[in-house]
Amino acid sequence: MLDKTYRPAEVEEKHYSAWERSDAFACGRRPGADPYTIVIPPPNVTGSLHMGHALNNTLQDIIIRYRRMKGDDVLWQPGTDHAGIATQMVVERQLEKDDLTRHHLGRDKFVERIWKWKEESGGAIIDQLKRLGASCDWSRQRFTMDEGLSAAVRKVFVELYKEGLIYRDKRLVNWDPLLHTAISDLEVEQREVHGRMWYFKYPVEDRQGVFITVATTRPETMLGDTAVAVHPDDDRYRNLIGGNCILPIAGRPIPVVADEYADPAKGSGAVKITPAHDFNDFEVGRRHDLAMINVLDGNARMNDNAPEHYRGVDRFEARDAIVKEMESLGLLEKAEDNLMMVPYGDRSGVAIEPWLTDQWFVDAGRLAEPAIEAVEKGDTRFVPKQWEKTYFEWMRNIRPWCISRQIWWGHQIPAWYGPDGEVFVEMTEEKALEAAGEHYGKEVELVRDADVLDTWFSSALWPFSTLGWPADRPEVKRYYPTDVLVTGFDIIFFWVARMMMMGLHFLGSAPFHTVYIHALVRDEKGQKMSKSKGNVIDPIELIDKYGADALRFTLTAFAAQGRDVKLSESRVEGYRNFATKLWNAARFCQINGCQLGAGFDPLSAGLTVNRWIIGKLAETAAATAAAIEDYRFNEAAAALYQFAWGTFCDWYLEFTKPMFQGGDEEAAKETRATAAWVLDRLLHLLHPVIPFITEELWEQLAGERHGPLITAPWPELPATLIDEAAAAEMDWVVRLISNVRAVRAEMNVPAAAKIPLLLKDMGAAATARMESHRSSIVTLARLASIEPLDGEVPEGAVQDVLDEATVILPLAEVIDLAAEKARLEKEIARLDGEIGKHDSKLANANFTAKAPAAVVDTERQRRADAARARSKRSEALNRLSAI
RNA sequence: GGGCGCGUAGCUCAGUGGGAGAGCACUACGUUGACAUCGUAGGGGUCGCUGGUUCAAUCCCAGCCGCGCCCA
Repeated sequence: MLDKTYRPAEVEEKHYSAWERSDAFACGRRPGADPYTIVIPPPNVTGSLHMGHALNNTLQDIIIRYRRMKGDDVLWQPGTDHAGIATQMVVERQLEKDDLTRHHLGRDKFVERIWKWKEESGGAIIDQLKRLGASCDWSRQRFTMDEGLSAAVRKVFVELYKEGLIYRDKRLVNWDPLLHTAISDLEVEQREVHGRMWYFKYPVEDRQGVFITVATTRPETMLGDTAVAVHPDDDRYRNLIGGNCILPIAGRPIPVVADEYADPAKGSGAVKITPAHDFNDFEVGRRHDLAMINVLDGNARMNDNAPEHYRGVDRFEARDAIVKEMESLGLLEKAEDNLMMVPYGDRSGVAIEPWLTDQWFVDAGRLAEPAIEAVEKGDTRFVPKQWEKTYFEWMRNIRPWCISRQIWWGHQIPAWYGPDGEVFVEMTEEKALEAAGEHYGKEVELVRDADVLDTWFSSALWPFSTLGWPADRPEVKRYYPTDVLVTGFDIIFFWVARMMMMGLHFLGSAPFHTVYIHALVRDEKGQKMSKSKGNVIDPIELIDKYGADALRFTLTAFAAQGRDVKLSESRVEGYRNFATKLWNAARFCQINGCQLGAGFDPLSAGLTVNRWIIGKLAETAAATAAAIEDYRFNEAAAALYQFAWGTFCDWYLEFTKPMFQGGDEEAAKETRATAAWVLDRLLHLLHPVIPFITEELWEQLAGERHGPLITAPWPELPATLIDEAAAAEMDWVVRLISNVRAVRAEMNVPAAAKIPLLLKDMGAAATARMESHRSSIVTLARLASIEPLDGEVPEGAVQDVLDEATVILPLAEVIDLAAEKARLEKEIARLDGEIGKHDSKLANANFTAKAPAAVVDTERQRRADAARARSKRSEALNRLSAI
């Protein structure tokens, strides 16, 4: 016998390990079936599960469990990425405690240490995904630094290099002066900062007392200025173009150039140009062939290109000192407060320095072309579609992707340099030596490039590297392209775009036919969850408290397309209640001996109430399947919730009560079988969303059955199970009962009081319905009796209307005359309003002429219904007034 | 500045060119042998504003107001 409440903590672990043991998650068990594949967006190996992961993986798990039940050969490919900078930082922080840096250990020892950390404490998030119920094929778990995946990285790098799609170049990159590495544009966040704008006067060469004023927010870079730019149409400066001014402090002459980058309306209209320290200036420098003078070192301190008294000074100290020096030279015109955007490293949190270094780049522009085309042609579609715009926008304006990182943890770049700096890019050192031998005509020593690749470079290969590519593995053929990628919009650029490029280039087809972009999870006030705000809700805590199913159902119910999920604990509590409700419905069935028989045929059910619930179930199954296949997860959740609670529990089980207690054994028998069967199918339908409780109930109600629910087939419930006549009949019963209940509540009839019910002017169908559902109506409406009435309505009776019939409750003793009159008058007023609306519509000749006939008919029908109901109430009111 | 999106019940949000919905919250009643993590009933909204298209607009179009996000 089931307990009174469901206690998730006691069963979740049991079922999860049973699923794992039974290989239920493993792919390849159905060789003849269609493959269905999802690759997990690999979480950082350093990460822990946050709400975004919980939502992301719940949705993937729903799809995967659904496809598995549908009979597909399902592969949900899991794993983690090595998170280069983040992971290196974790271990560096450990070293810090012993006052050590990675340089004390040396590269090999340091990397060894990271591997050790990874083995011991990395990947905690995998266990958390298991708590959530994720049914990944863990036997295939991969890590971006695995040998196979590393081989894929090397192959891709070498091939792209040989095709000219990867190159080495000296360019400005986003330099993180704390982490001492370049980072990609996407790892830089722009922050609004209250800074200052200084106006400096640069003396014009050979023109005593003439100055050109430039405005800057970064005085420390002036030592690297190599020009002053003015707009070509700016009359104020036209006569200076082509001449020089003297860069103060440095005392160097620099040209005044005409360039449209200078905005005449901004500041003085003249702008200093520092090509080695600003992305815009870099472009100006290219156009005018200006010198690039780098004045900062890797720590963002002034270097030897600066005058001696600045060398080694930190950039911010140098800024103050330069402002002071300019002021003492009388060259500071003014300074004002300035609100501006400053780039910060998303990992280090320090201001990023545009810095001129040698780096490796991917020619993303060329790789993007087929990736754009694939989406244009519809080979890959975004759901919701609007995200395609975001994708196109970024892809069409894509910039070279800087892929080298000056850190130690990651895939070391397979490039070797000869004594003269000649580069050899090969899969292995042996191959590089070979190539070098050929090049130089003799054996030489090579030095390997010390840099590693951006983590996203390896993640971009994830949809095929995890399947074994470039090795000749059958899995690549069977499971690539994958089916759908489920992810958040914030990752479109990082990941989706790059996977598209690499998949198309190396395997010739897009890595997935659908990209489902889900919402961001926010807190209940709509704020993004973040540690610094302290509004983070830990999914594991919620699972501990309410169960994984409650969390999953909550996230699913709120996962509407195109809107963020605002999560609060009370919502999870609400869906925990849903689990309890389901549990108790099962308990009721169990108590009443509803045992699933082996050969129950839903088409053979004879009782209307059973035919009705079977039809409702079939509708729910169809709606749920359609919603999941369409990625409308909230609609799937709503359909299931509505059926389970609103139809099955609230009505069907209530209908069964008098039948289980009454005398008709034949009817009770069919109803027991039906209830058991409907509950059983409902557990199937709910399983993808709430796998734990459904598996537990399935086990407890097992009877003769074998095997877990997770691998049971999705119920095929054809539309022939939907009996419209039964639905109409039960709808009448439900409306009658609701009618009586409403009147009772309004008339303050005590809940325990059993009252008689009379029905007047019923048609034949209604009479038959009344007879056949007598016991249900009597029980659920708490009646003493129910009879048709031929004669006069008794004095002091309360009346209501149900289609053609008058519903009469003779409540002479309990009735409050005034209250009843008021109730009727209110109803009449409401109906008058309704009739008026219909009349004015129908009086409009344009409406009757132009609207479809069916719409006009409905309008007439509604008018007639309202008029009939009004006249019945008006009669009742007259009768009451006569007392 | 460019792009995307959102304003519907107290809250969180579905939804649709033809009678405004759900969950939660609220109010009243209720120890009905599955369930108080429950049941029954109820109140509550000119669907942001202004125009336009249409026989008909919460829905389509334009403008405006307010809010959010992304990119410069």
